[in-house]
Amino acid sequence: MSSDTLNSEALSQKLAHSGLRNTPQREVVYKALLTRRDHPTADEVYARVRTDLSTISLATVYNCLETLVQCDLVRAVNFERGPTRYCPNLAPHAHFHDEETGSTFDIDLPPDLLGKIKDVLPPGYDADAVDIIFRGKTTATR
Amino acid sequence: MSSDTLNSEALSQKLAHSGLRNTPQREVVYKALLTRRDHPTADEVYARVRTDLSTISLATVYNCLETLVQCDLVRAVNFERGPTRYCPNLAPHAHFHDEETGSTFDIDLPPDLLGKIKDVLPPGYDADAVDIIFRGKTTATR
DNA sequence: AATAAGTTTAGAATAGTTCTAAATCTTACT
DNA sequence: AGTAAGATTTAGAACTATTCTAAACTTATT
Ligand SMILES: [Mn+2]
Ligand SMILES: [Mn+2]
Ligand SMILES: [Zn+2]
Ligand SMILES: [Zn+2]
Repeated sequence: MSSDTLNSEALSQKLAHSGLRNTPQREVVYKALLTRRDHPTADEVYARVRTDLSTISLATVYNCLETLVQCDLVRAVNFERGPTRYCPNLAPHAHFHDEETGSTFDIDLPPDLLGKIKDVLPPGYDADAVDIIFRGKTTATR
Repeated sequence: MSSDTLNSEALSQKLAHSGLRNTPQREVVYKALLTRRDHPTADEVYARVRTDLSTISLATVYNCLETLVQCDLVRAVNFERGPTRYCPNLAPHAHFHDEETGSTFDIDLPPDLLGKIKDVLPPGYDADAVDIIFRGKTTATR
């Protein structure tokens, strides 16, 4: 069984769990995110999926992305003014934004650190999620 | 000497340091941020300063906020799609966003924690700043 | 006072996103 | 298979937040 089929089944299952159908549009949008995990904008996703499904509309790309976010298959990322970016990495991770190139990288977070971070919250603050964004530059040795 | 005068002088100094002048518009905008530290949007700042300076324009509010950010007197905060919010708290702090009420609170960060967080960065990643956003709800006991 | 530079202003323009309503597709039922 | 109901897609209009433009105003310098 191909990896495409696996993703497709996982997608169908998650959609079904929310009472939604799988569609060619939802598939190509999700596949676009999985193929290049560079946190593309809706416009960038639109440009990429048009290769596979030339008739898809930008509105549909927005609809599909929103659907994937609702199904917890994708995270919407906003760390600066400008278009929302989309990330299919569901593991706990931070984002590193390179201010020089504009690119964004995933940084894995050790499980214990999230606990330590949540410990700074005074009583009465109950956090469901923590977003961590580093800003800076990356150097050659990486 | 009043606290207003103090803020005003600090503002003038910081502006001068960047080769900029102080103006009534820049003063009221900065004062609005200091007076209610609830991370207002440009529109909200505009509504508040109109009491003091009824002739100010929205474009000027945007200009002044941008100027204050450039002078490192104010931080622009973006953690979700929607208007940029502004924060005059220069101490290292995280933001807690209450998803139910929409309000945002400052959470002080112990100095050592920032170090621990930056330690997760692999070699080659050089972070100037770290933004931390908690999302959740606040309860009565706070 | 004249000039230059910095600042403010109203309104036009732009970017990103959401809305609307019609068309198309899928599913369930006869 | 034929039909109705519901879900989804689509193009384009509408909307929101922000930036741009160019003229008016203010302040500092000669
Ligand atoms: Mn950037
Ligand atoms: Mn919110
Ligand atoms: Zn990511
Ligand atoms: Zn703050």
